[in-house]
Amino acid sequence: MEETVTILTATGTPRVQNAADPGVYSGEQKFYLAVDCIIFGFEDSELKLLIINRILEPEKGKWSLMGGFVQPKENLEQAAIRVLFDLTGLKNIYLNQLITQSEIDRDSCARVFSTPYYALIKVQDLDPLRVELSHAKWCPVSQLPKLIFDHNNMVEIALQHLRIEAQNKPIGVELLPEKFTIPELQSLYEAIYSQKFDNRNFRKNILKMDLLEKLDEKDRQNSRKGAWLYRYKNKSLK
Amino acid sequence: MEETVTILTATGTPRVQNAADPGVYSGEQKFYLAVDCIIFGFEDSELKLLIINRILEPEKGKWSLMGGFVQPKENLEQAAIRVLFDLTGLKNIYLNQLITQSEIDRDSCARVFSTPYYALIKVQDLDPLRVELSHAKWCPVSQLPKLIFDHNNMVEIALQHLRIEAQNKPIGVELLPEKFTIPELQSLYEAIYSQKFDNRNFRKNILKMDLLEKLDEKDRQNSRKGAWLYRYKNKSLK
DNA sequence: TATTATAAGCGTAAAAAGTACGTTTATTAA
DNA sequence: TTAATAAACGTACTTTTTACGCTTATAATA
Repeated sequence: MEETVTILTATGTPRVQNAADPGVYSGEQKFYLAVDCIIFGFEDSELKLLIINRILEPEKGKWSLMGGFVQPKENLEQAAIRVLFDLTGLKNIYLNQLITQSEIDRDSCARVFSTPYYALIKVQDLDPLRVELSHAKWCPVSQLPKLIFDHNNMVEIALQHLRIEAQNKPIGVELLPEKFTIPELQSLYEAIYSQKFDNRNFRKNILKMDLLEKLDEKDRQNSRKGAWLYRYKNKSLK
Repeated sequence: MEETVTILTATGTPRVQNAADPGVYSGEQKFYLAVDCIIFGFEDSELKLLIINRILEPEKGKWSLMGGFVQPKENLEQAAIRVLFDLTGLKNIYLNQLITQSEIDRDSCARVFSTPYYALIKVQDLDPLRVELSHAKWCPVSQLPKLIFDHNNMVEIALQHLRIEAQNKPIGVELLPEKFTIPELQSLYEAIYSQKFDNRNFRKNILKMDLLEKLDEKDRQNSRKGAWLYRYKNKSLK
C-alpha cells in the first residue's frame, strides 16, 4: 500500500494524497481511461456495425465494441486509431469523438472512463478473413445484440451524431465503394435514417450539391436498364 | 517508486505493469482527469464568460476557465456541478458536455485529460460580491484575454455548440431573467451569432414557436413606447 | 421478332419557409 | 403641439421543399 496523507482542498473537501508523489497535482487521484469504437459500415442496403465476441476477460464470450486503454504516449484519437488498426489493419479511418462516458459503475471490473469514437469504413476494404480471426462480425444496426457495459448506449449516441453529420457532410465518401449508383447512395441514406425518400427528389438534391462525378459506366446488378456509376469528386471527408 | 514488471499485450505492445495492483486491468496506466467549465451569461446586450484569475499554482495570476479534478466518487457531470457550485453557489445549472481534450502537453505540469462542460446561467442569479471574492469576472466573449492551456480553444468549441443549440432549443430560458422583452431576446441571439437580424422577422419567428407568454407589463428602459414583457412557458431547458 | 416488366431517370406544379422592407403606434421631452 | 424614436404590425417577393406523373433503356419471355 502507498503511504498517504489527508489534505484539505480549497473548497474544504478533505482529500487523500499520495505522500510519495511530488508533483503539483499530487493530491489528486488518477483513473483508467479507455476508448471504444463504433465502427459503421454499409453493405446489402444495410447499415452495419463491426462488433467483437470477447475472447478475454472481463465479459468473455459476450459481444462488445472494440476498445482499448489509453496509453501514456498517445492522445485519445491516437488511441482510437491504434485500436482500429489492430482490428482492421486500416489507417486513415474517418473518426469522430463522442462524449465521454463516466458513470461510476459502467464497467463491472473497475472505474474506467471511456471516450467513444465512431468510425466510418468501407466494408469492402476489410478482409473478411481478418474479421473472422478477430472474432468480429458485421451486424446490422437494426439487429444488434446486447453489448457489454454501456456500449448499446454509445451506439445510440453515435447513430444520432451520424444522422446529423449525414445532413452536413457527404458521408457516402467514407461508406460506399469508390464507384456507386445514385440508387445505392439513396439506400445508404435510407438505412441511416430508417426512412424512405422520394427517389426523384433525392437524385435532384444530391446532384445539385455538385459533389459527384458521373462515370461512363453502368451497373446492371439491379435493373435491366442499368444505373450510371458515379464517384465523389473529393476522395475523403477530411 | 512503485515496483513494476513489463508485460506483452495482445497487440504486441510492451507495457509497464504495476506489480502490486491485482485487478483485471492492472497492466494499464491511470491518468489525471479534470473538468473545465465554460460559463456563459448575457448582460448589457453582450454574451459573457465567467473566467477566473488564478490565485494558486500552476499558472498563478493568469486567466483561466474554472475547473477541477474529477474525484473518485463522482462522474464527469457531477464534477462539473461541484465545480460550478463552488464558484457560484448555484445548483441546477444547465450543462452540456463537450469533447474531451487529450493532447499530451495540454497542461504544462502533468498529463491531464480535461472534459469541458459549457454552462448557461443568468448573470442576475449570481452575487457580484461572490464573483469578486472568487477572483472571477464576467468578460465579453469578444474581448477574452489569453487563457491558460487550451482553454481558448475550449471556448471556441463551446461557442460553436451554443450556436447550434440556439437553433434547436429555447436557450433564452437559461440566459435571460424571467421577464424580458422581444428586443432583448433578439439582442441575445445577435450576441450569440455576432450578427444582426431583421427585427420584424425575428419577432414573427419567435412568436410563431409558441414558447412565450405575453405579460400585462411593459419595460420602458429603452423606449418611450415601452416593450411588452414576456416569459417562457417552460421554466427551464431540461 | 414483338411484348412485357421494371428500375432508372426526367420534369413540372403546388406548398411552405425564408427574406426584404414600408408603415403605424405609443410615448416623452422639448 | 410637435419632434423623436423604439416597438410593433403587415405584405410582397424569393427560395426551398414536397408531391407526383411520365418516359426510357434493357433483358427475359412469349
